[in-house]
Amino acid sequence: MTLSRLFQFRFKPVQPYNFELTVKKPAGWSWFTPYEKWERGTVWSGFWFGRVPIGVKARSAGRSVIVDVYSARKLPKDELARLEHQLSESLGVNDDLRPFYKLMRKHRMLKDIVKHLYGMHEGWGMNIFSSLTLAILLQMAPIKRSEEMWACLIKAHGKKISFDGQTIQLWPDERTIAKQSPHTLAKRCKLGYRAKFLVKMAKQLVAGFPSVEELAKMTPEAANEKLMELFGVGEYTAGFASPHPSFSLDVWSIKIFYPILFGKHAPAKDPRSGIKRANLAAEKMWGDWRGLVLVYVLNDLKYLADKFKVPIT
DNA sequence: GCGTCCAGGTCTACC
DNA sequence: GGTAGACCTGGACGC
Repeated sequence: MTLSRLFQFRFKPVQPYNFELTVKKPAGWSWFTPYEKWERGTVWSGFWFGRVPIGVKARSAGRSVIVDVYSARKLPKDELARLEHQLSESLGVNDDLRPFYKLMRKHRMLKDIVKHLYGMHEGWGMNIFSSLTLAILLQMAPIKRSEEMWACLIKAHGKKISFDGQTIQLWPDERTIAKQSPHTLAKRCKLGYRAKFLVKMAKQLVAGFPSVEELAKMTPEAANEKLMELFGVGEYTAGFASPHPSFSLDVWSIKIFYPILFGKHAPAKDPRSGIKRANLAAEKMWGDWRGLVLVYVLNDLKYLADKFKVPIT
Protein backbone atom coordinates (compact mmCIF):
# COMPACT_ATOMS: atom_id res chain seq x y z
CA MET A 1 0.00 0.00 0.00
CA THR A 2 1.41 3.39 -1.01
CA LEU A 3 0.84 6.33 1.33
CA SER A 4 0.93 10.07 0.62
CA ARG A 5 2.18 12.85 2.85
CA LEU A 6 -0.70 14.16 4.91
CA PHE A 7 0.66 16.60 7.45
CA GLN A 8 3.71 17.75 9.37
CA PHE A 9 3.82 18.07 13.16
CA ARG A 10 6.52 19.99 15.01
CA PHE A 11 7.03 19.25 18.70
CA LYS A 12 9.06 21.21 21.26
CA PRO A 13 10.18 18.63 23.81
CA VAL A 14 10.69 19.51 27.46
CA GLN A 15 14.49 19.45 27.96
CA PRO A 16 16.59 17.44 28.51
CA TYR A 17 15.52 15.46 25.46
CA ASN A 18 17.51 13.12 23.24
CA PHE A 19 15.59 12.13 20.10
CA GLU A 20 17.86 9.27 19.03
CA LEU A 21 17.88 7.57 22.46
CA THR A 22 14.10 8.00 22.66
CA VAL A 23 13.12 6.36 19.36
CA LYS A 24 16.03 3.94 19.06
CA LYS A 25 16.64 2.48 22.48
CA PRO A 26 20.17 1.15 23.16
CA ALA A 27 18.73 -2.24 24.17
CA GLY A 28 17.45 -2.63 20.60
CA TRP A 29 13.73 -1.94 21.12
CA SER A 30 12.18 -0.16 18.18
CA TRP A 31 9.79 2.81 18.31
CA PHE A 32 6.73 1.16 16.69
CA THR A 33 7.72 -1.87 14.57
CA PRO A 34 10.84 -4.07 14.43
CA TYR A 35 11.06 -3.27 10.71
CA GLU A 36 11.36 0.50 10.92
CA LYS A 37 14.39 2.14 9.29
CA TRP A 38 16.96 4.49 10.77
CA GLU A 39 19.40 6.54 8.71
CA ARG A 40 21.50 9.55 9.71
CA GLY A 41 19.23 10.81 12.46
CA THR A 42 15.93 10.09 10.68
CA VAL A 43 13.52 7.26 11.44
CA TRP A 44 10.82 5.87 9.10
CA SER A 45 8.22 3.82 10.91
CA GLY A 46 4.51 3.02 10.97
CA PHE A 47 1.55 1.84 13.02
CA TRP A 48 -2.16 1.17 12.97
CA PHE A 49 -4.22 4.22 13.94
CA GLY A 50 -7.58 2.52 14.42
CA ARG A 51 -8.28 0.97 11.00
CA VAL A 52 -5.84 3.26 9.19
CA PRO A 53 -2.20 2.33 8.51
CA ILE A 54 0.00 5.38 9.11
CA GLY A 55 3.60 5.99 8.05
CA VAL A 56 5.83 8.47 9.90
CA LYS A 57 9.17 10.06 9.13
CA ALA A 58 10.68 11.72 12.20
CA ARG A 59 13.87 13.61 12.91
CA SER A 60 15.33 16.09 15.32
CA ALA A 61 15.96 19.71 14.27
CA GLY A 62 17.62 21.81 16.93
CA ARG A 63 15.35 21.66 19.96
CA SER A 64 12.36 20.47 17.91
CA VAL A 65 11.20 17.10 16.66
CA ILE A 66 9.62 17.12 13.21
CA VAL A 67 7.25 14.32 12.24
CA ASP A 68 5.88 13.90 8.70
CA VAL A 69 2.71 11.84 8.64
CA TYR A 70 1.73 9.64 5.64
CA SER A 71 -1.63 8.02 4.99
CA ALA A 72 -3.63 6.48 2.13
CA ARG A 73 -6.57 8.75 2.92
CA LYS A 74 -7.25 12.14 4.49
CA LEU A 75 -8.11 12.28 8.17
CA PRO A 76 -10.83 14.57 9.57
CA LYS A 77 -9.62 17.42 11.79
CA ASP A 78 -10.49 15.76 15.09
CA GLU A 79 -8.68 12.55 14.06
CA LEU A 80 -5.63 14.60 13.09
CA ALA A 81 -5.68 16.29 16.51
CA ARG A 82 -5.88 12.87 18.20
CA LEU A 83 -2.98 11.65 16.09
CA GLU A 84 -0.89 14.68 17.02
CA HIS A 85 -1.60 14.12 20.71
CA GLN A 86 -0.78 10.40 20.56
CA LEU A 87 2.45 11.06 18.66
CA SER A 88 3.51 13.64 21.24
CA GLU A 89 2.88 11.02 23.94
CA SER A 90 4.73 8.33 21.97
CA LEU A 91 7.75 10.64 21.90
CA GLY A 92 7.39 11.64 25.54
CA VAL A 93 7.92 15.29 24.59
CA ASN A 94 5.78 16.62 27.45
CA ASP A 95 7.57 14.80 30.28
CA ASP A 96 9.91 16.69 32.59
CA LEU A 97 12.56 14.16 33.67
CA ARG A 98 14.43 16.41 36.10
CA PRO A 99 12.74 15.03 39.29
CA PHE A 100 13.42 11.51 38.01
CA TYR A 101 17.11 12.23 37.51
CA LYS A 102 17.32 13.72 41.01
CA LEU A 103 16.00 10.41 42.35
CA MET A 104 18.30 8.26 40.20
CA ARG A 105 21.40 10.20 41.28
CA LYS A 106 20.76 9.18 44.90
CA HIS A 107 21.32 5.47 44.12
CA ARG A 108 24.92 4.25 43.89
CA MET A 109 24.12 1.77 41.10
CA LEU A 110 21.86 4.05 39.08
CA LYS A 111 23.54 7.46 39.17
CA ASP A 112 25.85 6.79 36.21
CA ILE A 113 22.98 5.47 34.10
CA VAL A 114 21.60 9.02 34.05
CA LYS A 115 24.81 10.18 32.34
CA HIS A 116 24.69 7.34 29.79
CA LEU A 117 21.02 7.82 28.84
CA TYR A 118 20.54 11.53 29.49
CA GLY A 119 17.44 12.79 27.69
CA MET A 120 15.98 9.37 26.84
CA HIS A 121 12.17 9.48 27.14
CA GLU A 122 9.61 6.70 27.21
CA GLY A 123 6.26 7.00 25.43
CA TRP A 124 3.04 5.18 24.66
CA GLY A 125 2.77 2.52 22.02
CA MET A 126 0.45 3.81 19.27
CA ASN A 127 -1.59 0.62 19.08
CA ILE A 128 -2.79 -1.64 21.90
CA PHE A 129 -2.90 -4.84 19.84
CA SER A 130 0.70 -4.39 18.63
CA SER A 131 1.97 -3.84 22.18
CA LEU A 132 -0.01 -6.81 23.49
CA THR A 133 1.20 -9.06 20.66
CA LEU A 134 4.81 -8.21 21.44
CA ALA A 135 4.28 -8.91 25.15
CA ILE A 136 2.57 -12.24 24.48
CA LEU A 137 5.38 -13.35 22.18
CA LEU A 138 7.84 -12.57 24.99
CA GLN A 139 6.03 -14.92 27.38
CA MET A 140 7.91 -18.04 28.44
CA ALA A 141 10.52 -17.86 25.72
CA PRO A 142 14.15 -16.83 25.37
CA ILE A 143 14.48 -13.56 23.42
CA LYS A 144 15.85 -15.33 20.31
CA ARG A 145 12.75 -17.49 20.03
CA SER A 146 10.49 -14.47 20.60
CA GLU A 147 12.26 -12.69 17.74
CA GLU A 148 11.70 -15.68 15.46
CA MET A 149 8.00 -15.73 16.38
CA TRP A 150 7.39 -12.05 15.67
CA ALA A 151 9.48 -12.11 12.48
CA CYS A 152 7.27 -14.91 11.13
CA LEU A 153 4.02 -13.30 12.34
CA ILE A 154 4.83 -9.90 10.82
CA LYS A 155 6.07 -11.46 7.55
CA ALA A 156 2.93 -13.61 7.23
CA HIS A 157 0.26 -11.16 8.43
CA GLY A 158 1.74 -7.66 8.78
CA LYS A 159 0.83 -4.96 6.26
CA LYS A 160 3.53 -3.43 4.06
CA ILE A 161 3.36 0.34 3.61
CA SER A 162 5.46 2.42 1.21
CA PHE A 163 6.11 6.15 1.59
CA ASP A 164 8.97 8.61 1.09
CA GLY A 165 10.96 5.96 -0.83
CA GLN A 166 10.83 3.48 2.08
CA THR A 167 8.84 0.28 2.66
CA ILE A 168 7.97 -0.63 6.25
CA GLN A 169 6.17 -3.70 7.53
CA LEU A 170 3.66 -3.13 10.34
CA TRP A 171 2.57 -5.45 13.13
CA PRO A 172 -0.60 -7.37 12.11
CA ASP A 173 -3.81 -5.61 13.12
CA GLU A 174 -6.47 -7.27 15.27
CA ARG A 175 -8.99 -7.68 12.42
CA THR A 176 -6.49 -9.80 10.46
CA ILE A 177 -5.51 -12.01 13.41
CA ALA A 178 -9.13 -12.43 14.57
CA LYS A 179 -9.85 -14.24 11.26
CA GLN A 180 -7.00 -16.77 11.68
CA SER A 181 -7.31 -20.27 13.03
CA PRO A 182 -5.21 -20.63 16.22
CA HIS A 183 -4.04 -24.05 15.02
CA THR A 184 -2.74 -22.73 11.67
CA LEU A 185 -1.13 -19.73 13.33
CA ALA A 186 0.57 -21.93 15.91
CA LYS A 187 1.94 -24.28 13.27
CA ARG A 188 2.99 -21.60 10.76
CA CYS A 189 4.93 -19.42 13.20
CA LYS A 190 5.59 -21.94 16.00
CA LEU A 191 3.70 -19.77 18.47
CA GLY A 192 2.57 -22.69 20.63
CA TYR A 193 -0.13 -21.86 23.17
CA ARG A 194 0.34 -18.13 22.39
CA ALA A 195 -1.59 -18.49 19.10
CA LYS A 196 -4.82 -19.15 21.02
CA PHE A 197 -4.13 -16.10 23.21
CA LEU A 198 -3.59 -13.85 20.17
CA VAL A 199 -6.70 -14.95 18.26
CA LYS A 200 -9.04 -14.77 21.28
CA MET A 201 -7.59 -11.41 22.29
CA ALA A 202 -7.92 -10.05 18.73
CA LYS A 203 -11.60 -11.07 18.66
CA GLN A 204 -12.22 -9.29 21.97
CA LEU A 205 -10.57 -6.12 20.63
CA VAL A 206 -12.58 -6.23 17.39
CA ALA A 207 -15.76 -6.54 19.46
CA GLY A 208 -14.87 -3.25 21.18
CA PHE A 209 -12.18 -2.09 23.58
CA PRO A 210 -10.92 1.27 24.92
CA SER A 211 -8.29 3.06 22.83
CA VAL A 212 -4.79 3.92 24.09
CA GLU A 213 -6.03 7.44 24.87
CA GLU A 214 -8.99 6.12 26.86
CA LEU A 215 -6.73 3.77 28.83
CA ALA A 216 -4.39 6.70 29.52
CA LYS A 217 -7.28 8.68 31.02
CA MET A 218 -7.99 5.84 33.49
CA THR A 219 -5.94 5.33 36.65
CA PRO A 220 -3.01 2.95 36.08
CA GLU A 221 -4.79 0.31 38.17
CA ALA A 222 -8.08 0.64 36.24
CA ALA A 223 -6.23 0.49 32.89
CA ASN A 224 -4.44 -2.69 33.97
CA GLU A 225 -7.70 -4.27 35.16
CA LYS A 226 -9.31 -3.46 31.81
CA LEU A 227 -6.39 -4.96 29.89
CA MET A 228 -6.48 -8.08 32.06
CA GLU A 229 -10.05 -8.73 30.90
CA LEU A 230 -8.42 -9.82 27.63
CA PHE A 231 -7.65 -13.52 27.27
CA GLY A 232 -3.94 -14.26 27.77
CA VAL A 233 -3.25 -10.93 29.44
CA GLY A 234 -2.00 -11.13 33.01
CA GLU A 235 -0.27 -8.55 35.16
CA TYR A 236 3.01 -8.66 33.24
CA THR A 237 1.47 -8.33 29.78
CA ALA A 238 -0.97 -5.61 30.92
CA GLY A 239 1.89 -3.59 32.40
CA PHE A 240 3.84 -3.94 29.17
CA ALA A 241 0.98 -2.63 26.99
CA SER A 242 -0.46 0.02 29.30
CA PRO A 243 0.16 3.67 28.39
CA HIS A 244 0.90 4.26 32.08
CA PRO A 245 4.54 3.66 33.01
CA SER A 246 4.57 0.35 34.81
CA PHE A 247 7.04 -1.71 36.77
CA SER A 248 6.43 -5.15 35.23
CA LEU A 249 9.01 -7.56 36.56
CA ASP A 250 9.29 -11.06 35.16
CA VAL A 251 11.45 -14.06 35.99
CA TRP A 252 14.36 -12.51 34.07
CA SER A 253 14.21 -8.88 35.23
CA ILE A 254 13.72 -9.81 38.89
CA LYS A 255 17.28 -11.20 38.85
CA ILE A 256 18.49 -7.76 37.70
CA PHE A 257 16.43 -5.71 40.16
CA TYR A 258 17.03 -7.80 43.25
CA PRO A 259 20.63 -6.56 43.68
CA ILE A 260 19.54 -2.96 42.95
CA LEU A 261 16.72 -3.05 45.51
CA PHE A 262 18.14 -5.33 48.18
CA GLY A 263 21.90 -5.46 47.56
CA LYS A 264 21.93 -9.23 47.02
CA HIS A 265 21.06 -11.81 44.35
CA ALA A 266 17.49 -13.09 43.86
CA PRO A 267 16.66 -16.53 45.32
CA ALA A 268 18.31 -18.98 42.92
CA LYS A 269 15.65 -21.70 43.26
CA ASP A 270 12.51 -19.66 42.68
CA PRO A 271 13.28 -16.10 41.50
CA ARG A 272 9.58 -15.56 40.71
CA SER A 273 8.82 -15.66 44.44
CA GLY A 274 10.66 -12.36 44.94
CA ILE A 275 8.57 -10.37 42.45
CA LYS A 276 5.90 -9.22 44.92
CA ARG A 277 8.46 -8.06 47.46
CA ALA A 278 10.47 -6.28 44.76
CA ASN A 279 7.36 -4.48 43.48
CA LEU A 280 6.59 -3.13 46.97
CA ALA A 281 10.20 -2.05 47.53
CA ALA A 282 10.33 -0.29 44.14
CA GLU A 283 7.10 1.56 44.87
CA LYS A 284 8.51 2.74 48.18
CA MET A 285 11.87 3.73 46.71
CA TRP A 286 10.86 5.36 43.41
CA GLY A 287 7.07 5.89 43.57
CA ASP A 288 5.52 6.74 40.19
CA TRP A 289 8.98 6.94 38.58
CA ARG A 290 9.62 3.19 39.02
CA GLY A 291 8.38 2.39 35.50
CA LEU A 292 10.98 4.74 34.04
CA VAL A 293 13.66 3.30 36.34
CA LEU A 294 12.89 -0.09 34.76
CA VAL A 295 13.27 1.36 31.24
CA TYR A 296 16.59 3.02 32.09
CA VAL A 297 18.00 -0.08 33.78
CA LEU A 298 17.03 -2.41 30.94
CA ASN A 299 18.75 -0.07 28.48
CA ASP A 300 22.07 -0.04 30.34
CA LEU A 301 22.52 -3.66 31.32
CA LYS A 302 26.10 -4.04 30.13
CA TYR A 303 27.21 -1.27 32.46
CA LEU A 304 25.42 -2.89 35.43
CA ALA A 305 26.89 -6.28 34.59
CA ASP A 306 30.44 -4.96 34.13
CA LYS A 307 30.49 -2.66 37.13
CA PHE A 308 28.24 -4.44 39.65
CA LYS A 309 28.18 -8.04 38.38
CA VAL A 310 24.39 -7.89 37.96
CA PRO A 311 23.23 -11.12 36.23
CA ILE A 312 21.80 -10.15 32.84
CA THR A 313 21.48 -13.51 31.08
C1' DG B 1 22.24 -39.50 20.48
C1' DC B 2 18.77 -39.17 23.99
C1' DG B 3 16.20 -37.49 27.99
C1' DT B 4 15.32 -33.66 30.96
C1' DC B 5 14.94 -28.99 32.17
C1' DC B 6 13.47 -24.44 31.57
C1' DA B 7 12.67 -19.84 29.52
C1' DG B 8 11.37 -11.98 29.80
C1' DG B 9 3.28 -15.95 31.98
C1' DT B 10 -1.38 -17.26 32.01
C1' DC B 11 -5.29 -20.21 32.41
C1' DT B 12 -7.86 -23.83 34.57
C1' DA B 13 -9.18 -27.21 37.75
C1' DC B 14 -9.25 -28.31 42.25
C1' DC B 15 -9.18 -27.63 47.14
C1' DG C 1 -8.67 -17.06 47.33
C1' DG C 2 -4.79 -19.82 46.86
C1' DT C 3 -2.11 -23.09 44.30
C1' DA C 4 -0.42 -27.01 41.43
C1' DG C 5 -0.23 -28.49 36.68
C1' DA C 6 -0.54 -27.82 31.81
C1' DC C 7 0.66 -25.33 27.90
C1' DC C 8 4.33 -24.87 22.56
C1' DT C 9 8.99 -25.04 21.27
C1' DG C 10 13.85 -25.45 21.02
C1' DG C 11 18.39 -24.74 23.02
C1' DA C 12 21.40 -26.08 26.85
C1' DC C 13 23.01 -29.50 29.58
C1' DG C 14 24.20 -34.01 31.59
C1' DC C 15 24.93 -38.68 30.72
